[in-house]
Amino acid sequence: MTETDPRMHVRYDAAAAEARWRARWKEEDVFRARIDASRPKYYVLEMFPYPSGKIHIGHGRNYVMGDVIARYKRMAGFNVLHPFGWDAFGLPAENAAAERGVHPKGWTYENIAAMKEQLDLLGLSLDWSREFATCDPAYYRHQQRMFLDFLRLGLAYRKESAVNWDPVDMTVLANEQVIDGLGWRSGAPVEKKMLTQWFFRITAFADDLLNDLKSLDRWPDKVRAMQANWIGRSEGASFRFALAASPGDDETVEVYSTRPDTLFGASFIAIAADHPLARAAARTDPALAAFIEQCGRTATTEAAIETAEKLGFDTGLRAVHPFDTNWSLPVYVANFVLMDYGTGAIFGCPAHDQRDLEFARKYGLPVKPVVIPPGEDADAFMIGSEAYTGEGRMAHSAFLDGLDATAAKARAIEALERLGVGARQVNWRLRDWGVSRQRYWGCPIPIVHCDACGPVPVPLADLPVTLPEDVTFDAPGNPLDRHPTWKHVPCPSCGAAARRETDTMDTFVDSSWYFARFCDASPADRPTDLAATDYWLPVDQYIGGIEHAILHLLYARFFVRAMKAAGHLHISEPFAGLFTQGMITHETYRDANGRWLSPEEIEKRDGLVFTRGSNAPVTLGPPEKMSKSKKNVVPPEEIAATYGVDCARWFLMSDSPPERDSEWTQAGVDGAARLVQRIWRLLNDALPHMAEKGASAEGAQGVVLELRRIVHRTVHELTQDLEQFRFNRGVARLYELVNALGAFDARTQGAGAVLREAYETLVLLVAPMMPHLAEEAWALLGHDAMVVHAAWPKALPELVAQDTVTLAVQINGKRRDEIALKKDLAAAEVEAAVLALDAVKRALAGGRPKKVIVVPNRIVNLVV
RNA sequence: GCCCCUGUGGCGGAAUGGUAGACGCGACAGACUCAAAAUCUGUUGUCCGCAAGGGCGUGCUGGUUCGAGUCCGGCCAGGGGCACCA
Repeated sequence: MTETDPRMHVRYDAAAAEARWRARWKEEDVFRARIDASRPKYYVLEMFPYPSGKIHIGHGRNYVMGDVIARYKRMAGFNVLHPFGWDAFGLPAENAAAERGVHPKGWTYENIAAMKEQLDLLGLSLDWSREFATCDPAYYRHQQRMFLDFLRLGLAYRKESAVNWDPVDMTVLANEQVIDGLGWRSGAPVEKKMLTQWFFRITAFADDLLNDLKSLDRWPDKVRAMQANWIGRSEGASFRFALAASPGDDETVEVYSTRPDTLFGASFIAIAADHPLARAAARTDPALAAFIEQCGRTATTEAAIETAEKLGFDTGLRAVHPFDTNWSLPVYVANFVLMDYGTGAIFGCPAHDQRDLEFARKYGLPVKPVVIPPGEDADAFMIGSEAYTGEGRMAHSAFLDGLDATAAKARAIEALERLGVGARQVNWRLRDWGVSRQRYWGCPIPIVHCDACGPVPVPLADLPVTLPEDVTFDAPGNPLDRHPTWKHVPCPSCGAAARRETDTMDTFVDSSWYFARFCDASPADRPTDLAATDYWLPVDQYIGGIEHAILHLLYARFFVRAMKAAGHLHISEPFAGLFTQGMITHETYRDANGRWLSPEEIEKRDGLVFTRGSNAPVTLGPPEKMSKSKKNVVPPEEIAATYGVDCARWFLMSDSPPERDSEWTQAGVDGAARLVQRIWRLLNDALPHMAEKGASAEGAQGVVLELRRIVHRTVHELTQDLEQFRFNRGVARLYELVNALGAFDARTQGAGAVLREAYETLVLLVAPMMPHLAEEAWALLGHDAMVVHAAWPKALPELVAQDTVTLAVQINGKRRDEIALKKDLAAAEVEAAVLALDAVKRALAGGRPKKVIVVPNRIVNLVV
């Protein structure tokens, strides 16, 4: 070691510096947001977490991404709101209670405390003063009030609906608790059971929810497409077939179809297994009853039904064709028709629907083409194993013959209307939102059931209806339901003995309005402070996982509309910008016995993997989502204590496009750690050569000017990258700047002012991603005020613009040479310069090019 | 089955229809060192060639274009979503 090599002395102590700066941010309360009408606001929100226990560094990606945006926007002059809270009701707390005898409340709040401590290490610029958990009565009391508002507005109602019932545990199961049709604890076959439950009328806003997707131009197209499909608007007709004879009260069967134009190609009617007509027919037909029971047992997911064999059962009934009373069709019960959708009955047109075709072939039903592809003869056209779903002319269809599908559809609907048997109808796939859950750890539904008065709202003055704490989880079923006293209350209306509603709300309700409460979490008498929500909402940037693309986001969109109707908000769309980030994966390890091993339990030597400190071989698995069960998790506290959290933040932003999955690797962390030290070292080396703070960098020449250009170009490009969520590209730009600084000799004559500008700019640019290092460096550069209060640098356009450009020279589209020219040169001058090149002369061999394409400042292509 | 997304070096990935492989990781070589670590410098798609240079290259296959990783058609592979969407 020599005294003259300063690199030996400077080493950035991340762990110490980070703790110091976090303490100072906290002390000075710098992240507390306040309404300030004089500044543009910016509301950044990451989807709040369920407090399940501990977080790992994979969770950090989401929060760091939001934090980078929050810190950048703050420096760019925005008044930033960046709050945090807890989605604290839910099933895992009850599972923990049942398995380990801990109370859901205690378990939840302990988890919150542990996770908060871990999150703090990440150096997030959060305003903790607005924190709440959705299980706080101070939060859910307002949710109960809004439930009553919705009830008053007709947006909440009760109806019968099926649940998964475990006949052994005598309890309702969530979908995830049903495994292969069996209850997860009891193993008993799950039954369908009808219960009267509460629903939110989300379908009242179906049109709005679909149409307004167009306005969400800062949402991923993918998410908008998923929501549009989910809402599923279809246009068609609803109409009745008369029954030739009926086993029940119905004399007709009503079907819904989007293709009434193909009605002359109909060959059967199919009804759902739980259609009233099916039930009626089954009363006298035991075989049909058995078939219906069998249908009830098959899984109800779309994928399962779609791939399952299409089965039908002929009821023996006949339905009369509305356009030809001499024509009747068989009525089948089919396992692919759902009672929930449309009318629960369809007509099958095998020639033009693949599923109907397979059904018809199976049961020997006629296949009659009525849409003839262009160029085909109407009488000769036959359907083989593929239904024809394309365009064409109608044939064999009486008054529809010769029309195209659109015209035929309109004409068929007119005819149905004239006959008085049906009408045009818009149908939605979207169904109302069932919010009742037969669970303890959720927001109680504020209703009292009275034998005389029916369901009666709990008076506002009596809210919140709080959960009793003396509950047990040793028996199956809902602890609220079997609590000795809690549910017994007088009717608020007549005073007679009555019972509380013991269902609690779906936890998706809790997460449907928390972002509004964050605007001001203090009012005790109302859900929102309108002055605060008017200022802060909508959320400018919402960040979370793609798994919430449909339900959570759709429910929140419904909820703000309902809240608006109730006077609690003035907006209709909660999230102006949405970003869905990918997961963090990590490779997995298993020992010879197949036991999962954590990253700390293994070591790599010579390209092989062993358990740490031994020669026991380890099987290396592919990178998978970090999860406790596979032990491939990295705790944030470990990174914070060793490399410093800035290093982790940097790595999380650096490797992959943020919307894609990204693998956490030791090599990647090492690379990030090297950069942290490199910046620190370069800064320390350059410091003695820098000009004073505020020195003008104007008038630089030569290599110094070149460096300055790079600095300003980096500002320009990184700013764009951050605006567009291209963190990985921004990181690459910063590496380029650091590389340029590393290659620059700090002793260069007259470089002092540019050096200062360059390093100050670098520090400001890395600040959103590495906020602690930036503070430490900023202080070293002689600043008393913190970087969090500093302004984002501005690029000077004249330094961003290039005055010379390199054009590629192509001959017949192949690159043959390149040429450096002044920017924006006239095409003729460019052509002349290019024609003078040796490579071009050689290629032309004295001739003239047939064509010359000059793309300004880009490329010249000669066609010879 | 339906809807959506993604296929680029050894790896993660760059690239408004205009020089494919920026930047990082890894690897190799060198400098410094007694040695190592750290750091620095250089090389690194592939094939032919001493070199200059050239051929081939973005899952496959057609097409549009002066020019295609990028646009269009048809395949193949991987991933995600799904509540028979009538």
